[in-house]
Amino acid sequence: MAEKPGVLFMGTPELGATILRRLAAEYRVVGVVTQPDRPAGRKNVLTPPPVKLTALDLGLPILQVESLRSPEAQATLRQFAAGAEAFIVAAFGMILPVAVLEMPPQKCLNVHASLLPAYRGASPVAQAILDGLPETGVTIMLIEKALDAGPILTQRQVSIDRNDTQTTLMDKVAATGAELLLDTLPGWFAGEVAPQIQDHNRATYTGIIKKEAGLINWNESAAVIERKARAYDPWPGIYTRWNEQTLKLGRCTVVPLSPGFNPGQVELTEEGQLLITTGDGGLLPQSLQLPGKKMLSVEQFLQGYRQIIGTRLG
RNA sequence: CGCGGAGUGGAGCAGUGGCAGCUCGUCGGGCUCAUAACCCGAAGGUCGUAGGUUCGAAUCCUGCCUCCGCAA
Repeated sequence: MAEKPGVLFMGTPELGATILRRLAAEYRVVGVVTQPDRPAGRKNVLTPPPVKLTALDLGLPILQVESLRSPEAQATLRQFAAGAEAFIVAAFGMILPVAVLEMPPQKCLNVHASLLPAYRGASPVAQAILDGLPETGVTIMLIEKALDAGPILTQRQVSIDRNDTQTTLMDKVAATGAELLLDTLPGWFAGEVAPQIQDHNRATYTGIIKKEAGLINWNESAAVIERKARAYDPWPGIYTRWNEQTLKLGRCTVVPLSPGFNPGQVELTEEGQLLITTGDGGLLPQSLQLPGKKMLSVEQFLQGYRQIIGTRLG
């Protein structure tokens, strides 16, 4: 292991933490760069990003930076990165200036959670679920100035299960991404991997998910709403209005329903399920949550809020 | 000190100064060819916790613990 090249890791959320852990098991990680601790949670407690926690656990040197734009920050990074042949970037959440891209002799490699050139950008995993794809994947690529547009080194597919949520799919993608990275690095360092230019004409883009994306439009089809429930887990979730409150829905099931009127109408089925009419098909939520309350199964929810039957949501 | 909601029999909720209640479940019995249906009955709660106010506290005040929504 000692003869393997040193690398610098840059990342922030869970995806980065998973890959860092696997990477550190086989390579000498000279340092970990991540974003600063940020106020988070109910009391705005200063919270370290997952990658930092992993780095601490592994006893690796940590550099937390707000930005890498300034010459001072770049000088600090250059010193911190001493001994690194390559930078490995996974969900760092920050655009790397050209000056940084030019630092490592063996370049900056990025682990991206899609089969590029599809789904460049911030939310590739959620978008793949929203689009109802049977599979997505991971790409190891070289970082260039343009976002997620660099040459591809290797790719690997990840199948999307019907029950996959963003959380579960992200776990799979992270695991596959870590494997692919470890399978790719030896060849890369040996100069045996030829970067392939992306077909930019086929590029698609994904943006940052906004809170409002989770607001249910009952005129949409039940299938689309069900996919949103999985894509927007754990955040922002899907929600509607009932009784002048926000009502969150958990996982859902879709059932055929003759063309409906009154989208948003709530009925009780013979099986004790809540059937909500949509623009196309019926939606059976498996669990519901009111503000300040826990997520409850439909059965439990109905014990306390039976009056929801017959009302109209949204 | 970011804003806010909630902790009540096994589960979900109501009750906001004076006998602790509803729906569901559980147990026993009945009805029925039969049932997750229906009828009758029963068990099960020191009302999160520690103090305070009061003739009297689930209810008002204070501290603490736990859970959750919003914002970030």
